[in-house]
Amino acid sequence: MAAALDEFYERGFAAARMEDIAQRVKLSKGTLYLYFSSKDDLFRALIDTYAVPNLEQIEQIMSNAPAFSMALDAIAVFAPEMITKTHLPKLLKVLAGDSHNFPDVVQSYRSEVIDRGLAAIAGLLARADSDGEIQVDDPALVARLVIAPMVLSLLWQAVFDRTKGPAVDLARLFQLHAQYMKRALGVEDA
Amino acid sequence: MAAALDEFYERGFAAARMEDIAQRVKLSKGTLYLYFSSKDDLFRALIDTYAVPNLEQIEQIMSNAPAFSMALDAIAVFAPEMITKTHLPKLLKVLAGDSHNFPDVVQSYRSEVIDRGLAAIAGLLARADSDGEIQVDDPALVARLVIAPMVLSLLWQAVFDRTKGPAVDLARLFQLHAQYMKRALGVEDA
DNA sequence: TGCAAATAACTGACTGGTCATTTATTAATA
DNA sequence: TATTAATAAATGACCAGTCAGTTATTTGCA
Repeated sequence: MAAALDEFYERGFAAARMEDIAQRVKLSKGTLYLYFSSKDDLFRALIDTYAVPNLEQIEQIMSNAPAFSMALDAIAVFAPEMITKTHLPKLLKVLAGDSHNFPDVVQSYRSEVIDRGLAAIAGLLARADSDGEIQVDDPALVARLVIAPMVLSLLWQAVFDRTKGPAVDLARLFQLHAQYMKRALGVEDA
Repeated sequence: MAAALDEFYERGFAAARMEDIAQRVKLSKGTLYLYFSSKDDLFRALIDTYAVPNLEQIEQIMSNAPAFSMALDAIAVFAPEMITKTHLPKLLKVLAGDSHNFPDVVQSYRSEVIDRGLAAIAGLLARADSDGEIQVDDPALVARLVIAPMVLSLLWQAVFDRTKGPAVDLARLFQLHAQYMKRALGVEDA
């Protein structure tokens, strides 16, 4: 399935060839059909497999953080890892690029991963607000501002990875983001 | 070309059919080939046509703003427009989705549109810093934080447009973003 | 103006190649 | 041997790109 993700990532769903995916794992095309009934099926299995773990990591961080500023710091640490070391950028690109061919997959990805992730962050924000740590009017909106640099970096990684141009220091970017969010939300020692 | 953009947006480059693109403008496939020598050619023409105007608008706003906080307010006004009313979300999706099939197009889009746009923002930030309006250590990084919510919203619009789920109040999102950035950067009346 | 050449714009059937998927054969293993 | 795993060889749908021929528009000229 990692082979399929790479192939879809590099060519897009329509242009990716089943034979090439099979070749990547030293199998023949026919064998691939013993495990996945169709190209569509493979695509769906792929998204299902890689989607859920991402969410769990975020929910972990959000639920373990004793204070919102801690959660921001935690994000600043794991975001660069996630962007440079995991399959997530590829997954995002594939999902986005072929979203219109798989409306049901996109719908479920949104409701089961994205919306839940945003809800986890919004929940933490609301809690921090009632604890008096920060001051937030609309947690749902702020949650989007929190994840925005992550989405930007994921997309950047997926699309501009191979292009020439100034590289970005992701660690500093997310440290800065955490710092700015704290200041904006009125965390004391920011 | 708008027809082609729609078709590529809805199906992806590989799956889009030249005949369908032609049909959208009530022409036959053959006629389309009188104007564009190939599917590739059409794609490239498309990106070229729609890419440049986007940049110009951003550079306008950045160069006309007398202070950084004004620029943020201006962004808060035009960003929702740009996201819901222009071709930009579609363009982003198409470009991202098929980026690996057109590395040269992506490279030039990056260097001629994205990097220049970021540089314009970074320049404004640096100026505001030396004017004493704000305090910025690394304008290039902060520029990314400034555009992050725009990228998030563009992608969201392009990918989740048709899905069911809570809608976002873009106007408020960007007002909030402007407010938070001002606070984070130390603008006085924020 | 009226009419014919000339040119421009357009059409849709056709070709060649490319895969997704299926079917027939062969190896491996218990 | 029987069952499972794997392969290799069809099959057929699909579509980019071509081109011989048609239709619409413009130009030249009486």
